[in-house]
Amino acid sequence: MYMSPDYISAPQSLLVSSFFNISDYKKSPSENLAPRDYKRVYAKHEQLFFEGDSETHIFQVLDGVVGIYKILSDGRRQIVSLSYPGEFVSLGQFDKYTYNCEALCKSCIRCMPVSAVEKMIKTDPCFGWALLNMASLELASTREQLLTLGRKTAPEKIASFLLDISRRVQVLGQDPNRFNILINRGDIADYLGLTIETVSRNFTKLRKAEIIATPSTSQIVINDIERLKQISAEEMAF
Amino acid sequence: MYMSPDYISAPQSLLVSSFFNISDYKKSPSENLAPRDYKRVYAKHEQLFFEGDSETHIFQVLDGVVGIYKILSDGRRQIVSLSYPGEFVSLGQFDKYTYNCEALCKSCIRCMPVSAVEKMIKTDPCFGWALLNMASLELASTREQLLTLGRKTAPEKIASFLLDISRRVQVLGQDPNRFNILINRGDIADYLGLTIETVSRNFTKLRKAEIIATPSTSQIVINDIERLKQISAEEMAF
DNA sequence: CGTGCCTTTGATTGCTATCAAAGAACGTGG
DNA sequence: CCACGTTCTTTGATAGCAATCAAAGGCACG
Repeated sequence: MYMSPDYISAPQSLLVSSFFNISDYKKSPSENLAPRDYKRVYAKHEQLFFEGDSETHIFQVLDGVVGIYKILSDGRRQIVSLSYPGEFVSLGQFDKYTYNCEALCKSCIRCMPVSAVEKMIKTDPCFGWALLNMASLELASTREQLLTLGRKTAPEKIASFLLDISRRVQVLGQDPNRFNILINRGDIADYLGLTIETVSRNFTKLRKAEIIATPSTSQIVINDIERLKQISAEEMAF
Repeated sequence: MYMSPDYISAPQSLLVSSFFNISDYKKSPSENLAPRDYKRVYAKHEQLFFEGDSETHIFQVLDGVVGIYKILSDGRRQIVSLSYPGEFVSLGQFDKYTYNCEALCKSCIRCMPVSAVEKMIKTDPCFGWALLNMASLELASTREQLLTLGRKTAPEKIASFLLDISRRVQVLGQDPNRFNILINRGDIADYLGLTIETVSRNFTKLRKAEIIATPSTSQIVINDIERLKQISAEEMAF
């Protein structure tokens, strides 16, 4: 599981494909970026960067999960973004990091120096355009999460979370009804603005209703995705 | 109050200045954008666009307040972004709008056709760079809001909101301790993930503690900004 | 095979939503 | 300019959901 997949041949998320389309456009994909790219395995709880660090790299998760988070002075934590394999971290920050970031499980990460990215943006308008689209997708999913945190109940949050991960897994070409969430209850709680106990109770409720099964604590099998969607409180369709 | 200020000479927010810096760089600021710009006054509750509309314009608030929101099928509403004077709306969406947007009070709006913006991005790498920075600022403030919605209590949310508006007003060169929030309790509730009653009760509490005064319901005077900051549950400083 | 961490479950508390109604502000038309 | 109706805000009483407190059970790792 913790082997580094080949990121070029891996199934590509939306973000990945928009990124690489631009490389294709240049017809020299590796010229600016590849020479100084490297891959690194981060241990669980290892930090990729802290708030206030000057930005040296942008990251792509190859395997594992990375979380961006903020902490209040009394220790309350909110994870503002989860990055699953194929997804990028810390795009659109080209000065100082303004968040903390850690590997939520043992993770293999591709690290790209920011200087190369900056150079490409300044010389290739289409590259900047692609990055803008990626930032805009990130903004959209963050706003979606705002709706979840602001207006959904605990059971709705859990159902929305499972559907969210299911969709990300599907983009990678894997089974959307059987996946490993890779992170523990505490991290889910901090992503959804709940406590560990509430997360656990709602997993139990879904399990007892046979909507999901959990062969192990982080392995999820969705038995009834329609009921999961009902529970998740979908958005108004105009 | 509802007169259109001259947006060129108006005090500029961060967003505005990064936008216009690029215009300066081109040395022909109005060539691409200005001819088809127009200003329009929107009535309270008038919609700028709906989810699914194809994107025709980006907007800059000149006077008033504009809110981007999402609605669940049972009517629960979450405002994901508020735009005060000088701020832009709907940046980083260049296909379909993915949210609904309405004027939360009578507002004067500058409307810019998207085609002109797209043209500039494709021909001028630095323009795309500026837009990316703006999108990144929007992302940062959305993540800040995620922390507020996920982890703060009602009193902390209200205090954070008042400080947020105070800072925006200060950017415009106005008194940060005396301003008009322009929106009603219901809109604040939908921005903070609370109910109208809870918002009202917490305004009352701040008023009774003499931390703020409210000459009228939407006029705020901050008497003790330090205590307001304490109540707002500031972030951990690393 | 024990130790520690994570998860689950139970009991209780407390915060915010909900329900209800009075009071204030605003806009409109007489 | 005032009277009236509407909308918004405030306040009170109660209910309910999720947090907190507490402890047992399960799993992984050394």
